[in-house]
Amino acid sequence: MTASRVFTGKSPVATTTRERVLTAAQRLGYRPNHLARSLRQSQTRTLGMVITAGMWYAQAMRGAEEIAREHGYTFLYTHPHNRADREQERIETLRQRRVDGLLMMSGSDAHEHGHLRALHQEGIPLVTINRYCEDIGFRRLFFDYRQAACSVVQRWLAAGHRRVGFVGGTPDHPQQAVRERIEGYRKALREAGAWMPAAEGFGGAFPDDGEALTEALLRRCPGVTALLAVNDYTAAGALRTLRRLQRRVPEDVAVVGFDDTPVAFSADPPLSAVRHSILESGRIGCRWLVGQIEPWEEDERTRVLPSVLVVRRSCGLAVEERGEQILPLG
Amino acid sequence: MTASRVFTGKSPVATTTRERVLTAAQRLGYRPNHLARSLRQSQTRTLGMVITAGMWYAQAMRGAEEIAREHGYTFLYTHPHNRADREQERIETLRQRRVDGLLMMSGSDAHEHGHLRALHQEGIPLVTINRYCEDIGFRRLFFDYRQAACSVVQRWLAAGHRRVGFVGGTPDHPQQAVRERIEGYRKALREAGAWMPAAEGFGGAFPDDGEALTEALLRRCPGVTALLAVNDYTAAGALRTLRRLQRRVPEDVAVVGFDDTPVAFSADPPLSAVRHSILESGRIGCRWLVGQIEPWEEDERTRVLPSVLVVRRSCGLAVEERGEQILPLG
DNA sequence: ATGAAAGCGCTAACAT
DNA sequence: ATGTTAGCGCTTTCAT
Repeated sequence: MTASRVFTGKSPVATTTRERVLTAAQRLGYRPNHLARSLRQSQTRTLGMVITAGMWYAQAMRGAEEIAREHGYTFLYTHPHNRADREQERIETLRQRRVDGLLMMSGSDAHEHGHLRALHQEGIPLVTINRYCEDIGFRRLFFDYRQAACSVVQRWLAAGHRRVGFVGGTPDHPQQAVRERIEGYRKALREAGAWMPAAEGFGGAFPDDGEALTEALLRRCPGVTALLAVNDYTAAGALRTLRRLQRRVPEDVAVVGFDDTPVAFSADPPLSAVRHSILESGRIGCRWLVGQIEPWEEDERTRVLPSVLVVRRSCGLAVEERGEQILPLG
Repeated sequence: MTASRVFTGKSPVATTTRERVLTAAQRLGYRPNHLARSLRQSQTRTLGMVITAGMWYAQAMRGAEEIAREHGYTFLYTHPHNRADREQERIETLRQRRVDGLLMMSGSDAHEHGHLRALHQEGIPLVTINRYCEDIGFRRLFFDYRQAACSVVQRWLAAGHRRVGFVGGTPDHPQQAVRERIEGYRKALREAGAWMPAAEGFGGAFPDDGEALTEALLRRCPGVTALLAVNDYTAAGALRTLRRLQRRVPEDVAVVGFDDTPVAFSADPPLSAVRHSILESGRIGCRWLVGQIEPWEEDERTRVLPSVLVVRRSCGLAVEERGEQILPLG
């Protein structure tokens, strides 16, 4: 039937015919079968999303899905897996369903990328978010943890702080996200000059860790007046210790966390924290994916998304007493 | 070709033939086309997931996807929408892709359910999680907020508390989740007897609200020795006020939050909180869905999932000093 | 502007 | 145990 023409709207159809078709469709409860269309066109307008469903990436999922919908795409979802072969299986499921492309977002601790290289070489459009592999050819998005940590410390130095500490994580942590935060901190110190020794407390990254690490750090380096934590949880632990030691925040010790989870605005005092462009990463990632499937001029292949500092009471950099203030971390 | 038999494995194939087929497939880089199979069988082994990507439901997504994978199903994901007609559109997209069933999980503030009734009447397998609509016929999962709130208060009463308060939310809040928590609190007081007057502070449900509401409540009812909050954020705000007023937690005032987000274990002192069976809801929801598609005996249609109390320092019910302890809220 | 024919890749049913 | 035929619902191409 040339009812197809009516629904695709590509070729011209007489108005009267169109109406006849539409009313008939209505009456019969007709619904276009996307499967048949996909089979014929070998184009499914379906994308694969391999992403950890969790607090962290939820915003990215939303962003990606929103952009996909705008372009007429829908996502097939699967959870990632640490072991590359298991992940491979899941991707295979998606490929049997003939996804047009793949958006992958795993923790920054993924180390095997061989199967991604294979995917790319087979010509599958592929975009990764926060995946630390070399430039194999597919498009990648990153968050600028290093720059963010560095900028926060620099702001403190500019505000007159002379001893800035870091708590949580370890320099050899499996997650690059953690390592970069430490590197950024150290970079700022290095650039400040030799007069500024590091004051580091490494270990876990949960509130109890933050509590213990901060206590030990302050014993070793009593002169610390500002403390950057590897994440909000660690920072919340630091706040506990500071309170117990009767150090005021931010007057005696300023504190900044990382990630700006709900922990930050719930803390006492409200915790200033570095916030990343998570929603944006999903949007851009999906846009890039669509751009690889449909004709598009853009050829950018790697992008590092900026983070900002959400200033609340804890950091001693606030302009206003209440509320939040966003500072760029260029 | 009867290569199909090799891959489906249903009918018997000679071992030599199987091997010939498999090696040929290997050589040609053959990958079964799930679309064609779906088209032929009019069964896609694909399910629709309409769910808010966010901290709250992430665990449910994981649970659902895990069960789906075990049964050979994959999820198409779409974000829900408050307006029923917009949501309808998104569901229509999924239906054109011929999903075998639909798992829906929205906030408890969805009020229009007409399109769900239509779906069910068309025979679409459908399971909702946390959606407060009457029993139309499809399967529904709920969390037992009312019972949980009631049980926490009862435990306090049993422990000797004589004035238990509630902060956050309003009795006419659009989210039934909020209303149920308040109802549970009131139920416990009612059952305790007339000697136990309510001590309620209603309003918002963020840390700043918790802070203000708690201060006002303690002024009105100074005798309150235990405080249940509508969620963790509000509870965190309550902790701020209690500290400022120099009331010790839990010695002077015990506090319990709701939802057991990371805010709870990050608080000072660590916040005891009601935790719901989110992961389990996703698993059961998906299992039910599959059960409607494939032959299954089970005919349970509505289930209320239990919550537990995660006991940390803040609530005065702890047996051990450190760590977490799980108490059932039957 | 419309219709007819063929085929996307698979599987159910029926031969052999 | 294997091959043959037909058709799932659509779009592409070619004819009218």
